[in-house]
Amino acid sequence: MSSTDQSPTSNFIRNIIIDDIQAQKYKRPIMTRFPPEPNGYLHIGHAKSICLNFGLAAEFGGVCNLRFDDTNPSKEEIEYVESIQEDVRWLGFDWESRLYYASDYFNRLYDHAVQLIQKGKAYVCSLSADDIRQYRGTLTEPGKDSPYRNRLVEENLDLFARMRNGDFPDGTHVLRAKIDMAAPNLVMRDPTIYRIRHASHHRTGDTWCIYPMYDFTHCLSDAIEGITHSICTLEFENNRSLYDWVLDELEVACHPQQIEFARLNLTYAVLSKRKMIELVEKKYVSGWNDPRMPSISGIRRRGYPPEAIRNFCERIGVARRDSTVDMALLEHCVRENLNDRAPRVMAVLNPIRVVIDNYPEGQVEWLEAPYHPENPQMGSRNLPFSKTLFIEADDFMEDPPKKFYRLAPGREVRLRYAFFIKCAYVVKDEITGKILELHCTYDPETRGGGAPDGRKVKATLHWVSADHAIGAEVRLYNHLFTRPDPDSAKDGTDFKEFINPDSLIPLTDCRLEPALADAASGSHYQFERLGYFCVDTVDSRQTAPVFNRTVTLKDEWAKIRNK
RNA sequence: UGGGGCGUCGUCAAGCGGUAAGACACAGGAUUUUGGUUCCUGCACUCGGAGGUUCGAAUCCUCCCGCCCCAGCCA
Repeated sequence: MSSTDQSPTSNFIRNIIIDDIQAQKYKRPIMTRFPPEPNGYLHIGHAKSICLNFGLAAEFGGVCNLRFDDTNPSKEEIEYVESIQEDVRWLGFDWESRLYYASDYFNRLYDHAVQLIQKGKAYVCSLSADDIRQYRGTLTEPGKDSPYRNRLVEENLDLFARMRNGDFPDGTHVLRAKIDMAAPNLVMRDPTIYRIRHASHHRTGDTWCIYPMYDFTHCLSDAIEGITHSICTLEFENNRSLYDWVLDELEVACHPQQIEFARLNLTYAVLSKRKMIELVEKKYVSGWNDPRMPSISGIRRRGYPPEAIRNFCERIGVARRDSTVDMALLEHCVRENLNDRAPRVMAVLNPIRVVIDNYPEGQVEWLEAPYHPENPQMGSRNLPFSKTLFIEADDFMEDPPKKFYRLAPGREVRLRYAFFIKCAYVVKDEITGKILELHCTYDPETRGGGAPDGRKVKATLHWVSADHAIGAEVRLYNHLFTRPDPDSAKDGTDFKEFINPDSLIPLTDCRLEPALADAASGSHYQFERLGYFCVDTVDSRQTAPVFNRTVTLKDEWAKIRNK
């Protein structure tokens, strides 16, 4: 019943792994890792990486580690390590006992740094940060050697030990790899590999006051864990030379292969950590888990199922070219999944009162309605039908255009699983002209929705019984931005200028069929003819339900109407 | 005017010298008690451009054009 995952299409990383396995490059199963820095929440772009790393490992009988790249105590927090684990688990992946932290390797990393010094391949540089930048040169001019570049090994060893001992304040010294100040690749111009930071680390506390840099830590962590394929995004391509240099200089058990792929971009969204933080901090959204955010916690709360995300990640492919995936594909994956599993139910979002003039006052009859017409196994519930109902305001037009075939004066339509009704007349407010209620007649012969005489109606409407419906708030979500590329206005307009004023439309006067009274937190439903909705996990209460619109149904009428 | 990457349908993306998969989107049509679903059909004589090699090129070579990344003691 659940949507089957797409059969994997070829991609260059999978091909590399297949070749490596065929060539018997490794005497053991392949091993990958997902290495987030715990300095923020995960988003859909991370999901691509997670699915890739865990997915490839599973596909080829290997394993994938979860490793926190926690080498910068001033930016990282325990809150993030917890949310990241929750998100990865929610996506459906299991690192079993392989939860690692780069900080677990601080001792070994320190030893490796000492080895580099002993080999004459690293030195303590006492230039200021500013001077280091000056000495680095530019894209077109070579850098020049630091005056500290030729310090003796013994002096370097002593200084580095004292750095570790806390003898120096922040910023006074760094440890640098001695490579080549004239290298055309800036990364190789004697990169800093250790800096002094008198800061408390979320795991090691105050044990250390020097912390290794990414380029030194990451490759060694990969080697320590025995990673075979170290998959990262394109912006690390320049760093690969350094990744390889460190592992070549040091005695390590293995030398993983770094492979870069293009990060995910999505239309109508912004996926950079910096911009997402700005949206949260400046209150453009309610938080990291605002259903409009592309964060994992946001899309979870929005109601996107993990299976849909995984399917999406498989479908977008993996390549090396910069690309922007159409949000419509993500939404398609969500609909495809929810179409199979979501029970159908009726909810009127913008109610308009309908009085059935020929229906007996006070009478109620209960009509059986399946939860999923294509899947009878999902069962059914009974709907109360009575003299006063609500239908959707959009389903009635007093003066309908050509292609509109819902309710209008004199016209007959079907109420789903109930009766045919015909609109007799409209009652309006004498002053404002606003429609107050519709008066209709029903045909008792059409009970259940079928006409014994075989006559047809052009439309079937959803409805609820006024006396039995329960009130609810429904939050309609739309794209957070009005433009597919909020990030890259050619005139440099700030992305926040493109925030969609209609990205959240809260409706507080919605009426739900009574079966929804005990909808579980987070559960998914299709509100017939409207879209997929879920019970909000944060604000919904038994006495005051709140539903989020996950995604609309495809809407042919909306297309016609907009022409 | 340093180095490293990348350019195949509107958007993703296979293809790796033998004559352009697939998906989304879009446009028609059928079925339908959701203008939903499902089902058909259409949608790149052409692969950034120009030359060249070859019986044969998106795939190899040359030149050109465009876009992305790198000057954190961030990752």
